[in-house]
Amino acid sequence: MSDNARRLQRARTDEETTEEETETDSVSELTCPECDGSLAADAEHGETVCEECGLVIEEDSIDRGPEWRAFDSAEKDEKSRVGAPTTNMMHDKGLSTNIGWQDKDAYGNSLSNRQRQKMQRLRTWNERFRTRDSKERNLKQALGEIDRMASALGLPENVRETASVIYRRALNEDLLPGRSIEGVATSSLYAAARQAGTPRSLDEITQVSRVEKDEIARTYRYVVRELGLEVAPADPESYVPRFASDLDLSDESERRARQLLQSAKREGIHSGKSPVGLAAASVYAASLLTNEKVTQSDVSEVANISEVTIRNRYHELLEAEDGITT
DNA sequence: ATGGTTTTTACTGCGTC
DNA sequence: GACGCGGTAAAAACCAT
Repeated sequence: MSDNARRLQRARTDEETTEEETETDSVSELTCPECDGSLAADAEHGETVCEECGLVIEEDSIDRGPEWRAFDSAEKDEKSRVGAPTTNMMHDKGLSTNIGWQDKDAYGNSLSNRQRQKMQRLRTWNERFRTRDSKERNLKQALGEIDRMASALGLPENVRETASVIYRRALNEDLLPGRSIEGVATSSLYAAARQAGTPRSLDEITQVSRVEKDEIARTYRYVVRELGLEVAPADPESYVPRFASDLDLSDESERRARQLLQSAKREGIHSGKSPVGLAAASVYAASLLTNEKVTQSDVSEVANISEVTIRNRYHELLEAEDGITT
């Protein structure tokens, strides 16, 4: 959202300044097509959702605003700048020099023989410096790997960025020796996906990685510990939208599923249980409540969880729900 | 390595279409 | 009889110590 839009928004809501001042910003005067609730941008998950019914209007939204804050116009000019954004997804952040291969000068004229030889030498050296040590080459390979897996899993750009950053840190802290590049790259992606609130289960990750599950888990724990990464336990709710859409369930069911999970949280049912199982159970239970038939085996399939677990969890979920309403 | 907890596997019985 | 569902016991996996 641009600064102007934000100011307009502020001005519009000035009268009723008591409007909720939460961490989510109102997007606009647009309302939810389902229930006319107001929409809110959830920057953390990159989603635009309805506050009333939880309908996700837009996923993977992009913040195109500046990453800095300016407190007056002078400062704004000061900080404003142009140029391609640097990206952690290129091994040198796209900042290195590249010497063109054509022996032409800036006007397109051919170079003299002498100049040509000089440029050739420069190219050689530049290339040597650019991918100088093993670290750089290492990084190049790992980032390619991260990119490949991320697209296979349908993870958005920001997750790849985060994964790249994590990998870079691991590299700088000398965590790599004794561990495979692939393993660390996979772990970085796993951690990044979880941090971004779009978690993928270890099983899903394993399917696209070239590394064994055990090694990923081991490396992941190691990386998290060494880097002091803060990865909260996966929130069951973050699995719900994916499961619901895989099963072609209505938004209504999805909303019910979220509700169930929230009451479960209040009752403290969820601690210690696998988040995926909880999410799967909530989706199943919601489908019952809204009379949209999905079988337990259907859910267990898309969630990669056993039917027994779904049964156990969904009983608990319903009990928790009852406990609250009564 | 160990013990406690959770999940999975395998199997059985019940009701419905 | 096939299917969906519920329950159980034992095995396997997981986790902290």
